[in-house]
Amino acid sequence: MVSEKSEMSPKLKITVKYGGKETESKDTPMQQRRSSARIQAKQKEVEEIKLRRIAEVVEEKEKSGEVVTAKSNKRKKINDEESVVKEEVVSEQQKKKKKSHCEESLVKEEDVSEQQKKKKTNGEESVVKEEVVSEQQKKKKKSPATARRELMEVRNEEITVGSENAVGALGDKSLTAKVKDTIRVFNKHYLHLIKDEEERCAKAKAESEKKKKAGKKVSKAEAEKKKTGKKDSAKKDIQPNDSKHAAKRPDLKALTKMMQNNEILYPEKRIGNIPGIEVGYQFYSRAEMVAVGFHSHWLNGIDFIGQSYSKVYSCYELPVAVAIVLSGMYEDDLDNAEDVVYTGQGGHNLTGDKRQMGDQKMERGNLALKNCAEQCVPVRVVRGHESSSSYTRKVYTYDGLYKVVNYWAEKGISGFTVYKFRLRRVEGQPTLTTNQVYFTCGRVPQSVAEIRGLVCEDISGGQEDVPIPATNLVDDPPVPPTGFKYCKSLKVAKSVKLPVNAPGCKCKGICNDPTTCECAKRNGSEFPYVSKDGGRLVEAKDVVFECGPNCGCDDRCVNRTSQKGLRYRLEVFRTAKKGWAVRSWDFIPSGAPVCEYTGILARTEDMDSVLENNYIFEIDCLQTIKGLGGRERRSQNVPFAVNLLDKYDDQGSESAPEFCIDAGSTGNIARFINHCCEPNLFVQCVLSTHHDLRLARVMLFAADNIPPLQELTYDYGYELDSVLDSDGKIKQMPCYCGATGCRKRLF
DNA sequence: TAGGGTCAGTTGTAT
DNA sequence: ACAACTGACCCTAGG
Repeated sequence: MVSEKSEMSPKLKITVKYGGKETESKDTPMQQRRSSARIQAKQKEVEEIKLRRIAEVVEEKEKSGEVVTAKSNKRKKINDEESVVKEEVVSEQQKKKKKSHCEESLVKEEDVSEQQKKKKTNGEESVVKEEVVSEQQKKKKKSPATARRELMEVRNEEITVGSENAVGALGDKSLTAKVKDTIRVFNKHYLHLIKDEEERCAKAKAESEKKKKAGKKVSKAEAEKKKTGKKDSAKKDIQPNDSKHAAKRPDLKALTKMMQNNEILYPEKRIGNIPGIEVGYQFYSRAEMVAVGFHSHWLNGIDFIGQSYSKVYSCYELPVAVAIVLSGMYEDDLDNAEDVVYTGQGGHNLTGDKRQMGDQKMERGNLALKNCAEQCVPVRVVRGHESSSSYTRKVYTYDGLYKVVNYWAEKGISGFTVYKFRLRRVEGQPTLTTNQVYFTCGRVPQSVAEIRGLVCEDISGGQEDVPIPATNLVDDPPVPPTGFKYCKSLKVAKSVKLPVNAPGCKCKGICNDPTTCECAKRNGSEFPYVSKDGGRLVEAKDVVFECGPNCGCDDRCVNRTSQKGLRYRLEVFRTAKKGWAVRSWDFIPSGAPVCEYTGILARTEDMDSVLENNYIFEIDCLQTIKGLGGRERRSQNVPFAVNLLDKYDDQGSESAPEFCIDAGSTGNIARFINHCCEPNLFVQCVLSTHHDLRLARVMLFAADNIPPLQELTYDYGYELDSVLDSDGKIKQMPCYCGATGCRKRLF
């Protein structure tokens, strides 16, 4: 955490605004900590809602008797709040519906007019009716492209003037945040589909094994065939051999889903820069480019505006290219950063030896580039690079706008005619450094000897499987992080008794059937993780139930993902303004576990007597589920967790977290991770050895694909103006996270 | 590491 | 409506 907090405000006692008023009734001065401020702010909100809704007389009583409030009243609180949230959701949905409805109606109108035309020529009513039905059916299946084209034909004028309409859905966030959110949506779909795919493979495997065992009888095999046909009902997949082939392109399916849900950030093609994508931006797959609307195809090198857009782009001779990808796949390519010779498309063998196998023609993308040259239309250029990372084979960097200077046809290396396009970078754009272009190579140290400013070879002192070096290029003389004891796992204070009574599942080896695994059932009859890349969390949840010591499965089980220790080469480094910080030398894919937040598990009330301590993490899992605490609502399909809630109702534990983790004197790498207003990690509560939500383990997961050397951060979640010092004045802490959407203050 | 199957939207042409 | 096109991705086999 932010270490200079203590440097800036030595031993300052802090009171916190509580429930909209100061905590005189709760007169113990509360110290600042991660989440209580949020919870209190939320309560303030709840209180206000209540004020609006409940009669004022009742309110007066409640104000005075907050602590003694009956159970029913508390429930009311939550219900009120829930209903508000629900209302909000509904109205948003309505908005969306409205929007899509408008669009649909446009299409419908067109359909109708078309039908009318047909009616005129046909005259036969029955035929027309049939056509109407079939057309409607087809409309459902209509490809997004067709729909888009139809849409554009109707409102072409709007689109040429204001192409921002697609952006509206995400509100007034910063442009880069919109891009980030879109990629997150893509990753979410992607991981969900990978999970589906893994489940399908496991099923197919299990069934083929069954088949092998019972292979004697032919009739049995036939029965199974029927079974598979019924169960998966999918048109083509599920042949017994399919268990081997998991290559169902979840990335492409994720794109399809996004198109269906209208989640593509910029669904309309545009010439020039894409808002929120700066020069140097890194994509981790071709599919990401499609998700944003940067390049509308995952395979084509040249993205161009074709004849179908003639009404919208009447000022241009079409087709014109808008974006190209240099992947170095063509044998004739020459790539010198500022000056590029790009080989046109066509005559290329995609499979096999990947060489030219025919003449190229001046059509499609080639023609589009030619038109760009003649009409001075700039083209976005993306360069693909092999990545040393084991998780992404390729990284694509946006290199900026290029002009097509000239073009010619020549006999290529294989003897076939190929078109060549010379592209030159438009001036006035940020310069490209080799480091930007080849992002991972060289900069990440490969051994201890290469590390600059090394002050400690391993702050974990050998506890972690992967050593954690510390570097300091800021202080003179450079000092290592001190004043704490490294501890890989959670320690429990004397006053706390950690239960170990979690009932386990009866699976053997690796849990893979979510319908029979007891632990999976608790997660809503699904596994929260995919096994790809050693385990990735599909989506943030209220709480994750992992397999534990009482389970029949072993360490390889995917539902123990957070128990496997550090995976990535992390480094603690000194910053100028933010104290210590953490970054990874390895690429971290979204959903991957980064580390646990360890320290001493203690009672919150015991911590109130301790002076300033900036390393306290309150376990607010219970509050999160109940909707308190200002946490964003999470995936709600965890009925088991909701059942668990009843247990705590009598204990009045919803007002503030009962337990916390104190990493002040003892902790792990997590205590060095800084706050950021637009973070790349998120907090996830996990249960494995017991099912007490108040004592859940706290894990940090990657929210995005995180490139090497990017600082790791999560949202501390303070509500502004919620922290007061001992004089009752609002205490402020500036935020140095540097995010575009930074709130400028930590609290 | 090479090879090969599969993925699915976009485009232009043929109904 | 349909076929053609496409500078990707991932698994598997074989050295």
